[in-house]
Amino acid sequence: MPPTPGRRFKTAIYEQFARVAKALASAHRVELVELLSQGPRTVEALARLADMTLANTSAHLQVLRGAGLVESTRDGLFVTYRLADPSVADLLLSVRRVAEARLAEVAKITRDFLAQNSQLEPVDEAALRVRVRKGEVTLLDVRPAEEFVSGHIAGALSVPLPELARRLARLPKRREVVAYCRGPYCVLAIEAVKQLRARGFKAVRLEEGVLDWAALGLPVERTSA
Amino acid sequence: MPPTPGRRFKTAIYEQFARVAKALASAHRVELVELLSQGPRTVEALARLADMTLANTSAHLQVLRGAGLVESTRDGLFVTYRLADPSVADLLLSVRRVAEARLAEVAKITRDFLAQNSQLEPVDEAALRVRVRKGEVTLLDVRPAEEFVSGHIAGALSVPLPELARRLARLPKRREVVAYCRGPYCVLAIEAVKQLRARGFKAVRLEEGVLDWAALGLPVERTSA
DNA sequence: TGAGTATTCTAGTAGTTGTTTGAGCAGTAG
DNA sequence: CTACTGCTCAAACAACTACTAGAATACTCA
Repeated sequence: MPPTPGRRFKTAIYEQFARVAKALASAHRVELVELLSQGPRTVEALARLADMTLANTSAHLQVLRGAGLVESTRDGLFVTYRLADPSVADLLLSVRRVAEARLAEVAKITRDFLAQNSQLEPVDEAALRVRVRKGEVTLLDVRPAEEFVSGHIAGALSVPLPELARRLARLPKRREVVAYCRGPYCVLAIEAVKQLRARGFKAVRLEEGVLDWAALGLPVERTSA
Repeated sequence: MPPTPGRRFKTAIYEQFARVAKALASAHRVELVELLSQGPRTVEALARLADMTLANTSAHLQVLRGAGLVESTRDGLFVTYRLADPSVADLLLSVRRVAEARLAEVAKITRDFLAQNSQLEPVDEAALRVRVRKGEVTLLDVRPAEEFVSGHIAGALSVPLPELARRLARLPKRREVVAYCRGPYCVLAIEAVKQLRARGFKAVRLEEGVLDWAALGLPVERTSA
């Protein structure tokens, strides 16, 4: 191996890049980052949401912290983790785009799952914004309330999935309902649409989550209910 | 571990994402992707440019192909690899941004190296475009000619580094020279500026490479010399 | 056809990663 | 102080990854 000029420097830099990519090179860590991109969480909450043991979750979070993707602070008894930088959410989107563009498996898995749940209508974002503003459509954010607080699509109403049944009565029956959650691979909105339709609502699912919405440069709000 | 609704589906999707990230989880593969983002290359060329053995390069390229990041075609005796999709170049940029935002080491390595080569003036892109158009500045692309052909900054002149010495005589001495290469971590332009200054030119380095330039929405040309 | 070149495959070794288990530490409440 | 909760650490194992050297394959050209 005859060393080329600048080799030392190049290798050092590429190693740093690889370190970042390596942090996302495990399904569990991808899931943790996705959860954290919806808002800060304690270790315990993350372990529960991702169906992992506590110790394992903690270990993975430390790998992520080592690569600089997340930060943690201690709040009394709890340790809260959050994304270290908005660029991390962008990175996750980039990974998703490559996966979607290139991996036939992603398409297949999604198709199989959604076919089972018969849910395929796409929603046109431009039209949606106009209709939300005009009040022709009810836009539901069915994620947990905390995620809504830390950022939601402008004009959306927070109705966490577990509360949907109770709050159905107060929704206007004539207006079409559009439900969204964390993004194209999140199942909350799918379940919500199922329930709404069962009760006679006209309901569809918006594939995009808040991250996609923001990446498209569309209006996102914080804190309000 | 009590399985949560949709767990099967989630795990399947996150595994696909992780597969993409894993492909970039090695310094060698990052370097290969970076080289390929400048244009298609044969296995031999990649091995030489990255200072790797042929067999090892081939093995890494197959990992990349398995993850869907690159494609290969056989041209007679040679096998040419190329990026499978423009989203792959975006992914590399995202990784770089996270690394820059979060890893102190990247900053330090860059600083150390550039300090040694005393080269720190930043170039204002907006001003640069105007000055290139007015002919106040000579913009040099010092990468190999093939990379120039497969995409370069509008208005640039192709002068591969090895030919610079020979072509110095024909460059206008009064006009300031701006040199660029593959991006902030590429060393070709640094070397070019060094040579130019030694011969009495006023020369600076543009940190951005063609990828950055395109990502900023600035004009990129193909094929012409 | 055979010689020659570019690439891939195979086998083997050294090192790294993910997971579980149980112990340990930090902070809170009584 | 003690008991408790939330998290991290250490050890140990199986599974996986990177690399090298040499053999095998896939072409081209004379």
